[in-house]
Amino acid sequence: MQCKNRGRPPASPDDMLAAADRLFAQSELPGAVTMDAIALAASVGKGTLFRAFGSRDGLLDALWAARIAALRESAESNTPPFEPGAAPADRLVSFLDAILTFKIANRHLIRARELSGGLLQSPHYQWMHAEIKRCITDAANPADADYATYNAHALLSGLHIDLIDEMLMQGLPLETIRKLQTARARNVLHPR
Amino acid sequence: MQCKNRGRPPASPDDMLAAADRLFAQSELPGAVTMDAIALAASVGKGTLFRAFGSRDGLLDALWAARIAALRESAESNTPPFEPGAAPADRLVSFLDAILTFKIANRHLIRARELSGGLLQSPHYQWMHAEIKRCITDAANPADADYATYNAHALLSGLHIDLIDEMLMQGLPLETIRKLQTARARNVLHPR
DNA sequence: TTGCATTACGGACCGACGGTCCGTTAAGGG
DNA sequence: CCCTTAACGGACCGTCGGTCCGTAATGCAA
Repeated sequence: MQCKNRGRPPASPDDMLAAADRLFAQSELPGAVTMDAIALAASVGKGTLFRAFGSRDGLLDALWAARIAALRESAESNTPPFEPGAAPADRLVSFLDAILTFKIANRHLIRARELSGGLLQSPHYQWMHAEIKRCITDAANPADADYATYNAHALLSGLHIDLIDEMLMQGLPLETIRKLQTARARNVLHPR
Repeated sequence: MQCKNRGRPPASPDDMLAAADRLFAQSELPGAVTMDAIALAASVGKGTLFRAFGSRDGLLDALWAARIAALRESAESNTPPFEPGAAPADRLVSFLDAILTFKIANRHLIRARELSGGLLQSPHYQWMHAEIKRCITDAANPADADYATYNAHALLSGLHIDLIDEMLMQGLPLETIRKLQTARARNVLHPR
């Protein structure tokens, strides 16, 4: 027999995610949002929060999954420049652009996740890495597997949110970053 | 009137650093070394530890400073390939190689530092960035300031210890990483 | 040598945080 | 209407970085 949760105000998992989302968006420091604060904001007991998400990382993952769905959809859609027959270079550049835009839009949440470590093993990173690696392999110039693996990592490493923030703070315009990133991507596909 | 600390065994700041060093070298997880553990290992009260270094980050910085001195000396020496007249490309490649070797040798400590955040603002990062940027500017192909700034960051971002560990764990041989990094550096200096 | 001012020492203590546990409350079926 | 069942909330716990204070050792002066 399930609890029905019939009353209006009582909180659902989505309400908790929404509350957490709000708090992360407001907070400047990444680690400043505590589980107690989220529970309070969601008008929910701490136990309910942990029962729903298992741990802080679990909650972060749930938030992240919701955010990343759009990125993933557009990248896996068949609309240009992601359609199957598109030139690898265009796919790669568009994909990197999309990630850059996405990271900037979600910087607070991403910061909170990055300091819980182990991101390189996460399915999301592996997905991005695989996509980029495929673009490089498809272009197939001198591209052996090691070359593709290394440069996919290297391209992604330039997208760490701390680095992006730092460059923006140093006065590099976003458009310049985007342009230089694009140049770099094309250089990976057609070196020297 | 200073305390003389005449007895043999009583601990000095260097002893504390040595003890911390030992613990960090042994620990697999970066955050697993607690200040209490360091105090215990150094046969010192926790208060003495904090009085000497101010905070955990302070202690990490002190350890780091000791480690990085050698790297910095060799990079600022006038011995090849770092002598003033050397080709920028050789300087850059050697510098990146040195950093790679250094990071792998000191991985445990570096991991502990990386998760305390704000590394991009640290003097050590800024020094590395400046050195690399200078190499790029010296080569002066299309190299405007933004190009040099961006690519110096980008080259360094490929040297995050987590990324290096991940690539090694995926089976990329260190020599391959070194070779691909070199190719990338040369590509930055002479794009397309 | 003795007494005193000064200072460094150690570890008990504190507040914050992630995570757990259990008494309480509400749901739903007989 | 009552009794079984399960979700709920928040008191509680262990850990960790950091602080504070009683104590002991030091060096100087008489």
